[in-house]
Amino acid sequence: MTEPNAGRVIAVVGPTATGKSDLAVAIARHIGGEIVNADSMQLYEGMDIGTAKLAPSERGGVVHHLLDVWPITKSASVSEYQAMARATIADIHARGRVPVLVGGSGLYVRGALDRLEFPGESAPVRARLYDELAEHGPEHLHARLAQVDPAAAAAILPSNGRRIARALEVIEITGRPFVATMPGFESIYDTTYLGLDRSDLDERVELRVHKMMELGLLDEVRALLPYGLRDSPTAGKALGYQQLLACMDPDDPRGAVIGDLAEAVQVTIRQTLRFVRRQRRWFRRDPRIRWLDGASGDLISTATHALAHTL
RNA sequence: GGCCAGGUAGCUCAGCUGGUACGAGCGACCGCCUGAAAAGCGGUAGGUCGGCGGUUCGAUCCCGCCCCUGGCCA
Repeated sequence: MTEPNAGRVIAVVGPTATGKSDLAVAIARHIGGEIVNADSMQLYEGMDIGTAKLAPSERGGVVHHLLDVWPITKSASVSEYQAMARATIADIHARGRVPVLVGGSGLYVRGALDRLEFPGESAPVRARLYDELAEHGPEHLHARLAQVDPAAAAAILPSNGRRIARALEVIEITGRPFVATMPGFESIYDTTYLGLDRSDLDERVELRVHKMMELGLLDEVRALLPYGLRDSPTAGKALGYQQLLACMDPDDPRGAVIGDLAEAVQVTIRQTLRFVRRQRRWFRRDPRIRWLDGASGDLISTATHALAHTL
């Protein structure tokens, strides 16, 4: 490795509910590592049950970084996450330990580890573009994008208002074209990617959502109400939270349930299954990932063997 | 047992009182994704129109019988 900050990193990725967190802890204990969270929703403080965040008692004595670092009112930002993740990784390396990055948020994983730089942002510019988007529709902005940046326009569908607005925002504040295609799979670290999946995931997701309800997800949502969960730009859209919010009385600060709770649970299960498929599609494109069967009895030894081979 | 409504894509339903199902939403599958990514956008595949028979040049839409579902009356 020729990078000045090159160093070993283990990444544990894959769809939700496969057991990534536990595997990461096992790996960290085995190699003397520290965990770095790469789950966009576990970054939020107070969202514990619904994000399946490992409780301190479940962390096996391993140091965990980047959990509970954002208030739920904060709009998520990959670029801010990238900065935090890289600083954390550098710090762990400086202490002579191995960072174990765990999470199912594909873009966050790439943002932390891959050669990917996010251009700046401008809230006023974005606000103006969104106003324009609401008024004239995405095709109108797409036509403009086609004039200033034909390549970007060709890569972004005319119906995708959000990406078009983002592209125009970047062009406006940087004066340079918008890079609308993801770069190749190149990590800035000496990274080993382990992917975790399992064939019984559907049943597992269903059980897990019911389990979350038993553990008090509804109370967790209620507790976050006074902190602005309902109006939060990102946190309120998290799986489970979004559905429970939808069946609660928006005017009742205690969060009285007015809709069908059982229905909300079913929708959460369905949406989570869909999320699993989207995660699989995202991660399977990455040729660096070595896939492991989460249901395998000797998962941990398989994983540590895989790591030994890449040392 | 009688009456009414209904049986159309995996699910929920549209379908101009006969002329090749225009279907829609959701789901599934596939793809895209550079500061909201548990978000956003797109593409594709699914239908013997409950069954059998009849009328008709032709029936998802007309007639008869049968099966199933929901409701009402006995």
